[in-house]
Amino acid sequence: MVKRRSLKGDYCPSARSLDVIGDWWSLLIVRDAFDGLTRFGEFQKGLGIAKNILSERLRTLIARGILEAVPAADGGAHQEYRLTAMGRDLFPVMVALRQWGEQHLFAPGEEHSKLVERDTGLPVRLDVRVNDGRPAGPDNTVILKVPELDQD
Amino acid sequence: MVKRRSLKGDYCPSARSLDVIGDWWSLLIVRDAFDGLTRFGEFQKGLGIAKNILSERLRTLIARGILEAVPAADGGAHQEYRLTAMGRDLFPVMVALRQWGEQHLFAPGEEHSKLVERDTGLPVRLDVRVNDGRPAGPDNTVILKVPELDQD
DNA sequence: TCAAATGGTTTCATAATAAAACCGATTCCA
DNA sequence: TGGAATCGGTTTTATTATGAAACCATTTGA
Repeated sequence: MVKRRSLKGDYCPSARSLDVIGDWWSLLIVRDAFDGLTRFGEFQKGLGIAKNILSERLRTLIARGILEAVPAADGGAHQEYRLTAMGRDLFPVMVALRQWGEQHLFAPGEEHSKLVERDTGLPVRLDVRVNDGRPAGPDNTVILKVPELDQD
Repeated sequence: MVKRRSLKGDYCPSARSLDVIGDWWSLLIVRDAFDGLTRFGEFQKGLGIAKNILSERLRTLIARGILEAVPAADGGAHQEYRLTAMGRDLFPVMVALRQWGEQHLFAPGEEHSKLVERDTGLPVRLDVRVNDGRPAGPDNTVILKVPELDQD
């Protein structure tokens, strides 16, 4: 593989995001963290990921500030992996992925897990809007590039 | 690697989504497609991706229904790679990634490209809401699992 | 107090990736 | 019109990332 190109210097925020969480496992780990999992074994069993890979992923997610390792809430000797504020801010990303999956990756009527408000059970939805509230989509928006660099 | 586990059968829509577009290059290609790129060479130069990899990724993105290859709009002999409706529906995912990157991956004041409404220049934003309009976040929502399977 | 589970690390085989060379078809340009 | 350069890939080869399994120290449980 020689070296996977880093997008760290890219001036497109999406590219930088993908540079940080764009690999195969990271977002799945984050999903499980949102779901309340905190322990090594829980992630490992739930995802069916090899332990060495999980170990390395947790390390880099911590290094990048998305997870933190805290010394066990229940007094146990193990540590817990928890989302940081930065990690919790990935919530809209997860919801967007979920929504797209629901739309396009399930047969009509096929069962799937749902995201709902805890107290009311009402479904949760996400949409893109212009600041004033009008809906935004690919057709009425553009990406404004950084002037000098002409890079996306 | 033996075989990378497929999440196709998973009952979590996020997992299925990641199964389809969760690899390193696919979303970057989609981003460029949103940005108006259509030709092999444009993607290749813009991303700095190896040609064989790009070739293979385009093939699978087409196979999965996210891109389609159409016979050149300007009469040229080449083909164009365009987003399908399913591909365009990834718009919220891209916006979510962009928004997270803006928040956390740029130094204060550091320049980056921006997504705005074409006609007005107004910034575009995305947020997660309960159906009745109230904001939703990790703290007031839960994932409702599929009953029998108890799988996420 | 012994056995099993937890939370990893190390080793090894293999698959995915990248770079470069190559190639036919098209486009540019003088 | 002829030749060179560009486009859109495919093939080959080298290297890296991944996954499985073995291993191990520490905790937990019976």
